[in-house]
Amino acid sequence: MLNHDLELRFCKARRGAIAREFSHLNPEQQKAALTTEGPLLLLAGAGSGKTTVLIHRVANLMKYGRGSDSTEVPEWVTEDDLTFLEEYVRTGAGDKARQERLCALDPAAPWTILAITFTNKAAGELKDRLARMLGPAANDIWASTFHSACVRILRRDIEKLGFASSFTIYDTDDSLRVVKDILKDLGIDDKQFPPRSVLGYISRAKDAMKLADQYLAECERSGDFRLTKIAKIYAEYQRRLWEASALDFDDIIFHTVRLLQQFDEVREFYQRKFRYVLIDEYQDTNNLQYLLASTLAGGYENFCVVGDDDQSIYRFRGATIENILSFEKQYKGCRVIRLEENYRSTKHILEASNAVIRNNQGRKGKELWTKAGEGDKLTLYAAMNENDEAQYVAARILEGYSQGRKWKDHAILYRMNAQSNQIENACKRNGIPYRIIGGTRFFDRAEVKDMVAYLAVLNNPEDDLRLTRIINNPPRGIGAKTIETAQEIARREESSLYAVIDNARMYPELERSAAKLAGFTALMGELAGLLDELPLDQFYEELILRTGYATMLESKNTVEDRTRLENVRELLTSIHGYLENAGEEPSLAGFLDEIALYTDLDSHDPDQDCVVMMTMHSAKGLEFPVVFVVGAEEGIFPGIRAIGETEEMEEERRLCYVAMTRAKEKLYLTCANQRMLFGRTSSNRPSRFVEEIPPEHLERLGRSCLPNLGGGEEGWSGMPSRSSGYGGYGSYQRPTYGGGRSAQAGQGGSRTDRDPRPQPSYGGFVRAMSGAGGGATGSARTRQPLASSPVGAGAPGGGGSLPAFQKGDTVRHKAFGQGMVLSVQKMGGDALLEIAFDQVGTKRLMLKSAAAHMEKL
DNA sequence: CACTAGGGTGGACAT
DNA sequence: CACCCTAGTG
Repeated sequence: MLNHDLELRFCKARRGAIAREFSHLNPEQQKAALTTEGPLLLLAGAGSGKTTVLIHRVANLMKYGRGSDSTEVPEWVTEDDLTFLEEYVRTGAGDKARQERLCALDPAAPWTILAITFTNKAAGELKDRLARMLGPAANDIWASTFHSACVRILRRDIEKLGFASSFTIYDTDDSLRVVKDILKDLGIDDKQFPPRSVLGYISRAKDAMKLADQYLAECERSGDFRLTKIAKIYAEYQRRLWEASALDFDDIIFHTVRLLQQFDEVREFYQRKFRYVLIDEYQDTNNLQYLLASTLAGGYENFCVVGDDDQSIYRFRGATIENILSFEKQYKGCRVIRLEENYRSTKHILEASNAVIRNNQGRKGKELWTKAGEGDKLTLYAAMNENDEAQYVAARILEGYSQGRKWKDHAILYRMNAQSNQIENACKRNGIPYRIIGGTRFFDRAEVKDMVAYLAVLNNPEDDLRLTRIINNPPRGIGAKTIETAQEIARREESSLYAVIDNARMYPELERSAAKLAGFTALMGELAGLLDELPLDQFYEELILRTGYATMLESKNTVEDRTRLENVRELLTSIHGYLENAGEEPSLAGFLDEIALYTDLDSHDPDQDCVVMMTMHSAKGLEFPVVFVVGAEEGIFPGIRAIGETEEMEEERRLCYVAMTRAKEKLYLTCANQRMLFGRTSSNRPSRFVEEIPPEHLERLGRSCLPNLGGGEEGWSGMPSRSSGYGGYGSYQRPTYGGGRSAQAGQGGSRTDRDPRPQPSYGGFVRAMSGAGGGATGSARTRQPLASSPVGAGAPGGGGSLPAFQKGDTVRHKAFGQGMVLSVQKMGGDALLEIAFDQVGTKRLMLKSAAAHMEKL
């Protein structure tokens, strides 16, 4: 028992002793790790070691509980203990076990800690790092995304809200489909009410916690015709989801919040359970997510949020900066800690980024600083067109590679997925191994969605949407008319579509198709039987066969259908991945949950040596030594929609800030004088963001500013520029599902569009890449450069020996005719040839790709 | 009534 | 490029 003064001294010493364990952190980081009680706002700038802090904070909670942040002193503490601890703080010497015993005050059990992130990948990373630091106990920490945490809560208790606990999750495409169907059924013009925008209204209504009828009432009161119509669509949308036992992404959180608000026992259960609640990327939360988090934290109010207002880039999704800007108001007396030292980037990069973001109003205001050196200036390359731009990026990567960098040290960031195509082609041409993250996801492919739809209907027969997707796919002679009549009956009888077609003979209207419908339900019944008997993977193989899906694809036997079949089979890999990772009892429902919430980014495997291409949005939270930000033009970035809209513009600027601060050592920005996108050519000025970078940090380069070097009018583009279509979100192939949270699982299977087999390669790296990990689980979207096949032909032996072309050689090219080699310039494992053709003028070609079409005379 | 082929059109960012 | 709608045939 100590007196008051001694108690104070004890607390100080206890904190000091604990702090010793975190002495490798800077003072602010330490403070963040040691502040455990009450609401805490952690403003963490880009690259300020935020994740490290989070991990140490959790470690502290589990080891010392409230020890570092409490004025409470256990009764059994003696003066001798105090002396010991003060001595320990001074010297770090002494009985470690005694120190730990003295410092610990209610250590937190792992399952009382809830840490929420935005992506599965971030959650997985958090778990991995915690497991490394804390051992297996870390597995019991609830580290997950908003959505998976909610699904977990809902599966337990959603029946209280009237939903079946086997509910289905609809993705954005599914939601869109439902809205389109509604517009059609209600005879509403989809030009006046674009489905996407309607979904936006619905989403915002849910974010404001408004149920359909309430929203409708409000809209009617306002007298706004348009809004009233939208509200009616919302009501119908919700009705259909209800009928189908389906939840969309917003519902997952919306219903969880409702559940917690309406049922005291559920809320109290979780409020008692979670002693500590942490939210990462707080600037990206919307109102619902805020409500959810603050409700869950409502028991102990040990609510720690981490974020950076300058990195808020999901306003379009309902994220509100207000959440972070007003956290202090909502939690009176909350503590605020700022992390402003950047450990990631060089001075040039950091100061340029600061200069850009400084143009935004309405920020909390912070300046990152670094002890790092100046580094290289940023480079702006003004290209002639998108091909020139892509070629420039490829050339810089080859240069970097030849100077000893890894491919994976390079990242290419763009505003829209559609921009990836030209860059992709340039990588193919130059033999650069690359990987595209995002874009058309594996689970978005039609054939994969079809198979998932079968599984979904088996899991939940009320899922009308998925049912209509597969009922006549493969064709079974059940047409639109039959489905429509059956749907009318279902509505009339207030039963599900499946129930109607299952009893088709009872309805005279369906008499003609009854036999066909019975055939379908017999198939489904048979499959449902198999599902009980077989393990999931074997069942799936049966599914492919018995539905006739495989036969359908095989019979057509076109290239596309072969790839489709591959994709259908590839889903089996995902199932295996799930079976291996699913802890307790794997189930169809569990598998469907996991893939519904799975994103492409989650499969990004940093160990694979590939250049990474992705949108700036996807890049958040990642870092790379060399970063290319392409398409830095007015109208592209900032996008056309943002020009003239202050708020939108600020969001674009924050996006720019995020993109720039991904770079550790070298940052390139590129723009093109002319660009073809979606088949149209446009001419844009360089982005205003580039102009906001002070000249002392920026070096400007550009062919358009230099004398005409090559002579060729089209810049460097030796390749016919329309060879493979522009728009499009990437014709792409076989990504796979890496399986759950183990980001380190061996990922390998890399394939090309045309040929699913591993291709012969000219350099060791591609082979190494495709062979890594046995290709068992496969990586999301690894591609081998297509160039490998032509080069294989052109370079006998396939090794490093390049076909020999020298300055002065006369050559004949299949497309360009006869010409003379003007120069040969080595670049990475390739070389750039400058050739003066008799007919078409001077062209620059990459040796490896040109070799296949060219012979020496 | 089911199915296929052909033409027109409209496209961010993502859980 | 992927979608939706239309026209025409089995």
